[in-house]
Amino acid sequence: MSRESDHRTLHNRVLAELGPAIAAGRYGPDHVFTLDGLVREFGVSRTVAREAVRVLESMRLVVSRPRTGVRVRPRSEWSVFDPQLIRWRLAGPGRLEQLRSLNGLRAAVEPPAAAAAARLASAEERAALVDLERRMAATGRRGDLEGFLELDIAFHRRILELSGNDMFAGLSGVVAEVLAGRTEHSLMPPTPRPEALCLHRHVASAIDGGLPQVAEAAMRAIVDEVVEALEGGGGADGGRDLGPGGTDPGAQGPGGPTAAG
Amino acid sequence: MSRESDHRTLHNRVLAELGPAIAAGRYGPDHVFTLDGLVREFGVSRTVAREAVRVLESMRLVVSRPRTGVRVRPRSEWSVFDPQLIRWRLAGPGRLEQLRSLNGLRAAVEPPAAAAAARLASAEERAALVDLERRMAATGRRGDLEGFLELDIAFHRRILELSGNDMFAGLSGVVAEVLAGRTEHSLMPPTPRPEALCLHRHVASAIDGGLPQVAEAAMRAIVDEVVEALEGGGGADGGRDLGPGGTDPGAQGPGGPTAAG
DNA sequence: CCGCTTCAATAGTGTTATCAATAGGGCGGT
DNA sequence: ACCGCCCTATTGATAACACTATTGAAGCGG
Repeated sequence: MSRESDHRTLHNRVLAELGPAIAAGRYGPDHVFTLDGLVREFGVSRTVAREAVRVLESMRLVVSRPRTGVRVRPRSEWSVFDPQLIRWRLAGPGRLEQLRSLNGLRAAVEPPAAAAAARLASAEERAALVDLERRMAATGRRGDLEGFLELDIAFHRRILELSGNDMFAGLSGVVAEVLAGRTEHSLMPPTPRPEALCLHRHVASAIDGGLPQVAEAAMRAIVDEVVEALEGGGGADGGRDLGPGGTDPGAQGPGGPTAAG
Repeated sequence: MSRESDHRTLHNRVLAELGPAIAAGRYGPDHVFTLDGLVREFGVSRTVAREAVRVLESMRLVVSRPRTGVRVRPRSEWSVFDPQLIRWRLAGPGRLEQLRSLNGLRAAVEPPAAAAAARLASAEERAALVDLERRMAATGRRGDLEGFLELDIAFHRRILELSGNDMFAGLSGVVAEVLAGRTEHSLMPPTPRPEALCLHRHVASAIDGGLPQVAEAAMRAIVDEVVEALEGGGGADGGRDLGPGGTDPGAQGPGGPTAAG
């Protein structure tokens, strides 16, 4: 599912090892690499190593200075919105923490985005959104989780795009990553909850009807549900999937896999 | 004030020309550069040109492929959260549009961040925040705009940091950019409005008192005021392009420079 | 004994030359 | 008209070298 960054070029392959390692905190902060060390470790030319460092530098993961070498910066200075860095963190031990942060961001942004969409979307766009929601609900009820995920992502992305705010739209990739990550790690019930589907329909029809406040409230309900599932359900983490007492999908107590993003 | 990105290295100097040009839409989308073209145009070696391209590629401004060259991607695919790209856009003709987007983002994020800070901050952190606010207000009343700006930035940054959310904290640089950009372009009144100062005090004391909802509401009042000033007052823009029907900066109707975000 | 200056070792920075690999477009065949 | 092959433009990668900034320590003087 999650397409890893082009392993076609060599410097990207170096990045694919170095980036996650740094993002996971295996080196840091103030750990120092030397270019020659990277050259030897990865068996690549100096040029390639330098290109990789340039990219890491542009994400503010490292600084490169003469005589000093390539120094890892403290986490607080990283460009945490860089999609690549987000993916690296989602792939590593910081996954749960990263998911929490991202959901907090979603909770903040998506409701206002839905409100803005309700104000700005054109007639065709509203119709298309409603149609999208319908297909999503149908797919969900059919139990086609993969298809549902795809449409769910499309739904949220479309709303962010319709908000008319570049920055909101720029988060659509992040949202996709979160949603995909959730199903990928079995945090989803086998079939989306009817309540969640219902809320999505409310969002769609509120935007269709030009009701910003309703759209905002409905979207807030959706994202808050997810946040609660993640915060309350507790860090069922450790490794990759549900932790101690991984609840049987059938018996969903309070905090079981519940949301449908 | 706005520290330009290290012009120490050569590839950064290339970036400093190429990046803003692309961000401004001077080449766009599907425009194709050739590496040799860049080498000739900037008088640098192939290595340096490639490093610059690598960075642009990591921001998703371009894709580089054999035989094809370096192709500019459509704006919708850019990493709009990249701090460097934000600065480039703020420096160019898209400045007003960019400011609007960023303010929308602030309006979405800062209130929840304030709420979270009210829940999570430690006793010392609360005290420090209150103190910070006091100094800010004093500086503002004294009419020291530059000092006020600095403390205002520090105030908002601190709250984002105290939210306990990496992503929120990651926006502090962006917020700083917006606030700095505002005074830099004379969108600020000569002395901060008392109402704005009062709201800041409310935020600080609500966080200090552990009242998330109050903190959220007060912060919302602050950012909404700014948003209204920007949307309503229209771009009293010192830059190159006001939109069609750009209002005369002298005649500040409802929504002249008013806020103190 | 402390502090300033000087110097040299040590990285990254930048250049050039050269070869390999890829992919787009044209050419020819069917 | 369509398909597939080949040609070549352009990026990808390597190597070897000269340049430069930084820093830490030696040396000098107060």
